[in-house]
Amino acid sequence: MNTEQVELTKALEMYVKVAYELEEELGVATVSDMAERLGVKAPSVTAALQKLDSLGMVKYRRYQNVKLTRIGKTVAKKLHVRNKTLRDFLLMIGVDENIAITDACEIEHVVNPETIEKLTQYMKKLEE
Amino acid sequence: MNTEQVELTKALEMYVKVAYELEEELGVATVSDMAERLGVKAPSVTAALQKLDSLGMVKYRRYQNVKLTRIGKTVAKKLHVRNKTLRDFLLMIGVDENIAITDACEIEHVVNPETIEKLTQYMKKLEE
DNA sequence: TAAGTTTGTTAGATTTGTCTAAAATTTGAC
DNA sequence: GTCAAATTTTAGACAAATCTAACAAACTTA
Repeated sequence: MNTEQVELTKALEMYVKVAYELEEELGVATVSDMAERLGVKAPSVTAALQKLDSLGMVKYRRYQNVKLTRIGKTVAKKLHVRNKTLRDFLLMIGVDENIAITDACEIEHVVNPETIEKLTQYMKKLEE
Repeated sequence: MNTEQVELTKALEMYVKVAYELEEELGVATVSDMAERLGVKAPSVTAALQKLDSLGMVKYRRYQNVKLTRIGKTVAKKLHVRNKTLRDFLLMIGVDENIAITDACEIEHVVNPETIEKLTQYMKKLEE
């Protein structure tokens, strides 16, 4: 079961993540909400959604709401896990909350899965 | 004394860093050595050096060796400090060496200075 | 020192991600 | 149900970073 052989760019990963967050929070992800969250203009969102549709990450038809596919959701969840792990760690070592949030959001796209794994284990060990 | 108001892209930062490393290791940074280290072709290096020259990061004249400016060296050193801090931490929590190297190299371009600061303090505290 | 080799540059194309302006579609108020 | 407003899409431009192919300069060596 190949759940994800497609390699997304950092930018596209952000679109997937935000689409997921909006679906969770508001039930639906609109182009304008996505644009606002990402700090881009609407046409950028449209372009990204077209690309993500062609990659099988979302189901997208013009003028209609976005729906993440199973694979898209997997990607979004992976990013969320990474983000939480990184953010928790950064807060633990005393990084300011806003910086922890932005840094976690940057690092989540470039870090190796093994590193997240090891960081998780490390945090767990510290709790004992 | 404004040492660095210019914001370099991640790609340009890598060129500065590699130019510095080659200057340190071999005394001089050539286009072909830089290309090899960065895994790009020579024309990409030429283009980057022209850009970096216009930004005051290197002194570059066609067909001649590159020389980092004072500001360029400052940028390179900043990256080295970040890289070492990150790499040491990743190795400490048990990340495989090759992954630690590549992850540190990615993270160094996106992380906030305060985070590096806090990570340094954290590592120091652990030593006690 | 002239020829051939190596190294570096220029020219031009491609991809990604963004923008603005204008057109299309949908929504909602009457 | 129509029309104005809001939303979304399309079209077209631009910047960054890369590539290949072709050209130019510098080096080497006989």
